[in-house]
Amino acid sequence: MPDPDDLTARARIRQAALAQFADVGFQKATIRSIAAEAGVSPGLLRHHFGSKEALRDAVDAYVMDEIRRANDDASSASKTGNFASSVDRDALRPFQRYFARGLLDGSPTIAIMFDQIAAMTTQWIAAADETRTDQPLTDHHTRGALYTAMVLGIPLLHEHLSRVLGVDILSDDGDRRVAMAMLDIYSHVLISTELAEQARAALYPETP
Amino acid sequence: MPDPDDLTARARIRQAALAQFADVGFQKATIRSIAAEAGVSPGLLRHHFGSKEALRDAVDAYVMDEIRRANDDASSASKTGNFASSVDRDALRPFQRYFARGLLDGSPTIAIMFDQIAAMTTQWIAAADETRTDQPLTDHHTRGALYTAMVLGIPLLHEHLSRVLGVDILSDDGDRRVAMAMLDIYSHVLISTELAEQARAALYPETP
DNA sequence: GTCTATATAATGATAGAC
DNA sequence: GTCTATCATTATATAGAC
Repeated sequence: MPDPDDLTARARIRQAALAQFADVGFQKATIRSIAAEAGVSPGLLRHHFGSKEALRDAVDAYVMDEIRRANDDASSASKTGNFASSVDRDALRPFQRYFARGLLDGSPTIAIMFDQIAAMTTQWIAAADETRTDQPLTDHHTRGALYTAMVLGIPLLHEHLSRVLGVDILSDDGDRRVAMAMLDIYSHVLISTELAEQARAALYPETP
Repeated sequence: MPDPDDLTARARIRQAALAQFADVGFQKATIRSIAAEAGVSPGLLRHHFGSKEALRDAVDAYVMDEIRRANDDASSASKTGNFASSVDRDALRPFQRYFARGLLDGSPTIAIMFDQIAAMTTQWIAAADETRTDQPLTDHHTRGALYTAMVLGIPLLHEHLSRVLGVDILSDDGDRRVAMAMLDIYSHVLISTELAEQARAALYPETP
């Protein structure tokens, strides 16, 4: 990302809003605090964006564009993994937290994107099911949505993860450690199918 | 949970705060809205709890107590799964969202609890590693923390999950469907170890 | 214990000068 | 384009009557 001094005031405001919405959420980020971080007056923020809600819409549109662009750039690349690993992790990292926060702050634009990511994950799981011999306990749809929410839990709780792990998971080192652990998690089971069947029978006694 | 009419005003305020903090977060929940939901005046809320921050502390303590109690009650029960499945799911369900939200709203009490749950999950993963023949890509610690964050992503994004799945995942039916999908996810891999190794080599070329 | 009324501070929105 | 000054609203906090 370019030197803040090189950006127009409008762009600096957008960047500051992006950072604060991601960091503390829409409610807690105030027009004044955003303007202060951007080095401008609250009046100028209003001049450029009109209202706090309109500012959020502008940042949403910007982030969605950037995510889509990073996605397109990498779409022809390796097909090794899912959404999270097939696209350029580094390009998306700055937007992960913003995106995840937006899901909790009630941004309509971002809610739509969640559905799209869940659909992509569902397709990916459907493909993985091809190599399975046993019958899945639920359809692709349910597991796709759940996996999407689970993966998004990581940027959402990055603060606590970083504290527990003793490394900023948004840094290069931390992100690599997370990526490595995700590969291990994706490629290994935690419980045996027998144990899962036992638990299933306990939860759902009717269907043997 | 008992009829709201049977509760003291203090308890009704606590319940209303619990619900609103979980639903809309600490910032967006106002003293007025909480008092209104509890059917009392804002003044009475202050009389009982002193400040909004003190109210949060009180609700935190209450929730932590309830979670611990449910945990203890089930600790002697089946050892089939992890934290999420070994304790009484039904007993914890009302507190899941509150707990997850608190992690984003900066509640210190809840941050400590996250560490404890991560530690429990780490132990659980360490046990699962006993049956593994290959070398894990990361230590128990990293995977335990990640799994904890991932599982908490589900109550955090319950609104979006419910929309995508077409069922309220906090209802009995929805929760059962989620539990079933989790069992499947826990007991099946998404990518082969070969694919994971390929991706690892791409990310970490130095270590063969 | 419970309420009404009010003080104080913070926030989003606005107007107008440069 | 950018700022300062100000308004209107809303939030928390407080005081005191019943």
